[in-house]
Amino acid sequence: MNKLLVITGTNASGKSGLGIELAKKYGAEIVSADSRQVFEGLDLGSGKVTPEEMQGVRHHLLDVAKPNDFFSLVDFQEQAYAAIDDILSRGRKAFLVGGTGLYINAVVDGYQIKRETPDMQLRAELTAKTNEELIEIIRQHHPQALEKLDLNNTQRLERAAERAIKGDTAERVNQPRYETLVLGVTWPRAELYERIRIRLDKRLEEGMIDEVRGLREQGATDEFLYGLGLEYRYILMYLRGEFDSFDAFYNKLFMEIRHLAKEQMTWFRKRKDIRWIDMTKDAMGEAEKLIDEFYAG
RNA sequence: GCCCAGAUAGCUCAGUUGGUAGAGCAGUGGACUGAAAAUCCACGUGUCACUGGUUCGAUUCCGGUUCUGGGCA
Repeated sequence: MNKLLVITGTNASGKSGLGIELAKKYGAEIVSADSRQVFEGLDLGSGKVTPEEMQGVRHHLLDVAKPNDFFSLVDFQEQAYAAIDDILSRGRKAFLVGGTGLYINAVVDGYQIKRETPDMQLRAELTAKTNEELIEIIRQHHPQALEKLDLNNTQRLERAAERAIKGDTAERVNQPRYETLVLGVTWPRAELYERIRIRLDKRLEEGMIDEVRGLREQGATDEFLYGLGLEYRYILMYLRGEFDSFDAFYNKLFMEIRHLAKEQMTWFRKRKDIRWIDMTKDAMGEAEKLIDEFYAG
């Protein structure tokens, strides 16, 4: 089976930089696994690496969608598979690097997802319904689905109702496509939070607020930006004057980014195959040891 | 200096007609298979500022002290 190296971790963990260093050393190309960096123009706010930072290492799955586009897990999986297969067919190594847990799992575990063009008309209808109505729809079409559903989670109910109506009731069986080594980059929490703060300050200085202002001017809708969350959501709100002060905005955003890191850790803890790399120690050396072993085997 | 209002969980505050107290936020843990940076769930004991008094019993009532606001000089 073809081999795929995965490097994951929370935001501000330094995984991108480590990935680039390792890619240079092993002659690899990087496939990004980040749900926001797929969008063109979301640069500072998404923490996307700059062309200079890439140091000549080829990156895939960055800027493959435009603001306001609907980009989903299936799009990601399909394009990631294509990019990885292309890299491997050229005799190079592929490194999947990113912090979006669901995207990582979809590729590493090989989610089998029923492909179907999203029915936006149906989705709009479902969005207008209450949770109770959605539950009733699911009950009529596929009652078993209710067993593992969170009945308070409107987004999940909408998707479940959509699947139920479309008759997509099959159990999901994973089918991994690659042999993988998953590296997880880790920091003591206090140190990570400090890195997040420093990185936030740096990006604000570099013009992150102007980036959002520019996206709006170029037609990115407020709905789109709000739905992205974090930097885009709170800068949008700041620009609309919805915060009492810059400090209130800053503190809220900083807090929400910390929440993301926490949720990412929750996501990663579940993956028992992650080999953790302590970033306060010799991360490069540790990673190289594991990678050498992986590709030798 | 005098008057008034506060002093309760890390923060903002509610409350106990006297039987030692609870929300939001923070924090921590969790869920997640076509929005995932989204969306959702769970977890709240703290000298109720200090000190006397009244009382079977005070964080709650009364006095004093300290501190913080505001007002008057």
